[in-house]
Amino acid sequence: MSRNELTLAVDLESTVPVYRQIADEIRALVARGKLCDGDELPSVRQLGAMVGVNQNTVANSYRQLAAEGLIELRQGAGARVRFPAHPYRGAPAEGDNERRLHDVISRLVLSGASRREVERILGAAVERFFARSRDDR
Amino acid sequence: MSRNELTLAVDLESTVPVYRQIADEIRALVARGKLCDGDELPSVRQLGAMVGVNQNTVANSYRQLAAEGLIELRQGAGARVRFPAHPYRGAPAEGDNERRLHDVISRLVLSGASRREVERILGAAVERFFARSRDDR
DNA sequence: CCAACTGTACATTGTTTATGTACAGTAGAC
DNA sequence: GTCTACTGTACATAAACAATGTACAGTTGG
Repeated sequence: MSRNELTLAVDLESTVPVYRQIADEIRALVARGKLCDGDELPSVRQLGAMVGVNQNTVANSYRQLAAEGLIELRQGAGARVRFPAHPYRGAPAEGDNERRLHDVISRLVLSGASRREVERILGAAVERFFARSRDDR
Repeated sequence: MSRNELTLAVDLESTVPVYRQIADEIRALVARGKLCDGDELPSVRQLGAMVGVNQNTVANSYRQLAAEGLIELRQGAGARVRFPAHPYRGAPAEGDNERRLHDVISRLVLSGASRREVERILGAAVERFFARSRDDR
């Protein structure tokens, strides 16, 4: 995937801060293999212009991803992906996954979903995630 | 479940604001059937003291849950659960479910999980969620 | 009525998020 | 080499958010 093709779905109205949404989107692209080791990322200004936010907001996202070990930042020369074959130092808190999953499940159940339906919905999400993986580029 | 038995797992160090953690925990308790229609919630002061935060922080959580239609607030007389048989108006960002699921999956994949393993981990989370449901009170 | 409880409103504080501007490093053209 | 045009970065500012303390207002049972 060329650096200029990548499009990110960012919701400026969301309660999730934009800089975290950007980091999440890029992390997902790497996880799907859409962004591979050595790939150049758009400059903070380019991506900021695409999304409609300041360069420093994007820079903040990049810093977070760099802290996770997912990308490498080089002042003066862009940012590039560092994965795989580089230790993934993990996102914020590892134990948060269970909490976040249970939160999603709670909302589904309260919306009327049965256990069967919850399992189907989660399965479909996994399906969609991997359907967008590297194979179908 | 008596109003005094309920214990909430709140992490004061988390990046997730406390008032949202409290709302999430109570939402999960309702989803599990541990809190049922008509059940009284602890007072904002009681629960605040348990968790170690100000009453207004809890009040904020209660307001969020009330906005979802999950509880009813009565000034002067406590707060009570309103579910089921009341329309669940959903949490603020309802459409975020897919985004949040994909974010969890991304992190799992980057940590080295295969699709099989992702499916197993999500299945286990569902299993644990329903294992704590109303039946085993 | 009154005392002890309930949720709520409001001003204040500290933190977080996003911005604008200026700085510093790199790479290619010439 | 040295421009020039790009890169990420540092810092000060402003706005939004989260949590607090205090005071207020409604309810309930004595």
